[in-house]
Amino acid sequence: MPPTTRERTLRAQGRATRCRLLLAGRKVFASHGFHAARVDDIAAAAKTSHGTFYLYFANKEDLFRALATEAMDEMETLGDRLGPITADDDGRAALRRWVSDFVDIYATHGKVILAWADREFADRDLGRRGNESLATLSTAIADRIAEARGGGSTAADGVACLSMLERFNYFQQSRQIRFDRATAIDTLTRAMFDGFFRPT
Amino acid sequence: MPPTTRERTLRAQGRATRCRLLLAGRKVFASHGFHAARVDDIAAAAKTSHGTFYLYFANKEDLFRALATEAMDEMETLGDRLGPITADDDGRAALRRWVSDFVDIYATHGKVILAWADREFADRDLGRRGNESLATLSTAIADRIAEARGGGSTAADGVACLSMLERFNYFQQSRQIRFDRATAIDTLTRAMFDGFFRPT
Amino acid sequence: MPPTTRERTLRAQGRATRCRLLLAGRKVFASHGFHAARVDDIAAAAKTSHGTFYLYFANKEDLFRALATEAMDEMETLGDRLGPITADDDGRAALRRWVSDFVDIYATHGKVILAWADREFADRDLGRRGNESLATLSTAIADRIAEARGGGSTAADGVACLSMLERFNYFQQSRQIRFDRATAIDTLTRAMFDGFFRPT
Amino acid sequence: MPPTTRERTLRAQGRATRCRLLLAGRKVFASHGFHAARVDDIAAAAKTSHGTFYLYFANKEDLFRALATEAMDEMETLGDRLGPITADDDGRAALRRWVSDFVDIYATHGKVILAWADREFADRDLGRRGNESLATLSTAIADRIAEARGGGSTAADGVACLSMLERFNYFQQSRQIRFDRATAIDTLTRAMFDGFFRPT
DNA sequence: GATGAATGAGATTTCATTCAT
DNA sequence: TATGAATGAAATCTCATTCAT
Repeated sequence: MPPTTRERTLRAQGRATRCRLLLAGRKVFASHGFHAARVDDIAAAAKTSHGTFYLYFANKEDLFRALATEAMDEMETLGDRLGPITADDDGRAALRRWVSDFVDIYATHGKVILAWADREFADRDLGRRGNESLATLSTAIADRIAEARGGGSTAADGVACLSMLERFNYFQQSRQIRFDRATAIDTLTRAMFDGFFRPT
Repeated sequence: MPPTTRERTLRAQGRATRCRLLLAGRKVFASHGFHAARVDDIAAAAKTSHGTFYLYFANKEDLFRALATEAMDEMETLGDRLGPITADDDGRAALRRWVSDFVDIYATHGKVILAWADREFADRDLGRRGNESLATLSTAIADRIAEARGGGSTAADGVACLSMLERFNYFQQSRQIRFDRATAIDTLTRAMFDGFFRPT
Repeated sequence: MPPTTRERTLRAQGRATRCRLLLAGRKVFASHGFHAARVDDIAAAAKTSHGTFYLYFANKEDLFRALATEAMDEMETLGDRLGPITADDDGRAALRRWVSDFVDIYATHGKVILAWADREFADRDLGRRGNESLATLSTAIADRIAEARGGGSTAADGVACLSMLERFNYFQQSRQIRFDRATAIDTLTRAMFDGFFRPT
Repeated sequence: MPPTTRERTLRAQGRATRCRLLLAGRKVFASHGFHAARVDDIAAAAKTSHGTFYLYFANKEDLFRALATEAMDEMETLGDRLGPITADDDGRAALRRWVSDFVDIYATHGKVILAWADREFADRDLGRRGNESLATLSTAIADRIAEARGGGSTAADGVACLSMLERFNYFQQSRQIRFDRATAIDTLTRAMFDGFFRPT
């Protein structure tokens, strides 16, 4: 049995190839989804060969897991970065900066998270991890909402808010809608602020 | 000229089988997505053989198209059903009823619409139709928002609002979150009302 | 087990249907060959249904056998009809009449004989019968050649002569060449006469 | 973009495999015809797997096309090789050599050309190319006939002559007749000479 | 390290044939 | 007698993965 990545020490060239494969994987999973993405496509996108892929990843799922983990880590950091949102213009400005971060991170990792839909039934572990990731982020949002609005706020608000962010960015990424960046950020910020953070 | 569906005259039994296949397709596409759904799965779920499947549909895509069209039709009717939302309790109640309708329709057809993500690259026509469907619904929402809030409302608001509804219901359907029906409807109604329909 | 044709006594309607199927079979086998011809095609061409076919023939091969037998019978009669060919104008005229008969019979049955190519490996019995048929006809020709030309004539001459007739007519039928009837008959008559029947 | 033949760079081993597949294809198409030939048969005959087959050819038709093209090229060269046939013994000898070439080439490629009958409806391009091929050869023959016999010779003579050659060799190949090589060549040469090239 | 070659499990699709109405 | 419904064996083709160079 040939040694997989983990066990090998990679030199510079090797690291470069692995990196190209990760980038390629992100691109291909993003545009095709997990099932439709063929190892061949990924290898081609990384300008390397079929066989080389298996030098760096045990299988297609292994690469996916690496990308998904990376994506989830990034997503979770977003929760930490969301500070208290006050009901005034400062709060609104802080929220806007955070939404802007969300948009950037989604642009890079969002589609991988999506490709999940395919996976979640096949790989329970990854699915659980994904749910935790989602929960972590939505809980962070829910906490800030509770803080800002006082009573009457629930976990469901966090999820609803995150839903809006996620799907709006998805539609944007998949070119089903094409608003310019500023409009997108403004719209989401306002809707979040009015809909969740402003006390009734 | 193969003996496919189109030209055949169906008797009662035939119509029943076709119907079972449609139901089964909805179920299987919903839980597996388009790519992972095997024709055999669908046939089995319809308690018939795969050979029979091809008596009623030219291929997997053909069945999918039928389901997607049905789903889009339903979704589009939602736009028509959304009347003016006033800023008072009546408006809030009307909105709640509409959200409740959305939840019901999504429970039946939502996942098929999702399974689209896989498809949209393969079948341009269906993709276009899907975008139109999305646009129709989000425009209907945007119009009501403009009506209620006056100036400063944009198409992007319609999309943001629809995004929240769609994804929240998706998470709910896929069991990634499990709020009870009333909580879900209340949360969405409030967030929509405060976030989009209540004048600032 | 349902009773096949043989055992059933057919009334007028039944005989008509069977006849339509035979005609349709000839047409479809001719244009598609045995393998590519689908029972559905034949049934459709006979303006009847799928299931009806099996009321009159045990299977696809059964129908083919019926047609092939008919074709072989016809072909064999051609041998009997070829009288002595003298070296003069009377012989030439007699030959021309016979060639003309050949062309007519080939127009009706030739393609079925061809569809054989597909079959001959699958159905040894039919293949043998076909070879006999071929041998009967080529021998009849060879005999007349020997008669006309005296010594130095062989069985191979009969085959060569039949080959020319068969393939020329095939090309004509399949529209790969399109000479008018008179030209075709004249050319074949002359070539047969000069090439086989005229003493050196 | 599937990893089909076209874009791949073949090494020695790959070229050898491709070659084995071509040979195997010739054999299997020859004995079964296009429709009845299964890809598995061809792969087995080439001592490889069907998966490998698709590494070198897009599908069964692709392989067939390659073989047919090769066959047509060979057949067309025969036209060029037929020099003037004089009415004397030299002409007869030259003709005999050419017939001998025809027999050899037919032994290798003839059956593939036949397997065409199945195809010609499915692949119009190949069909057209085949007709051209047929026309090229029969025209070359017709030209030599005109040269030798003066007036009164037509295109139909070329076709009749080619018909005889083709079908006689076919019967021989398919073991429906079994004359020895010399007899076959002698018979065909004499019939061609007397029937087409000798002035009346 | 890299890559072409090979494999075979599994998915789709066709169609001859049987069955029930 | 006629015909729609159902079936499953068999064929095509794809692609993740292993292997040899």
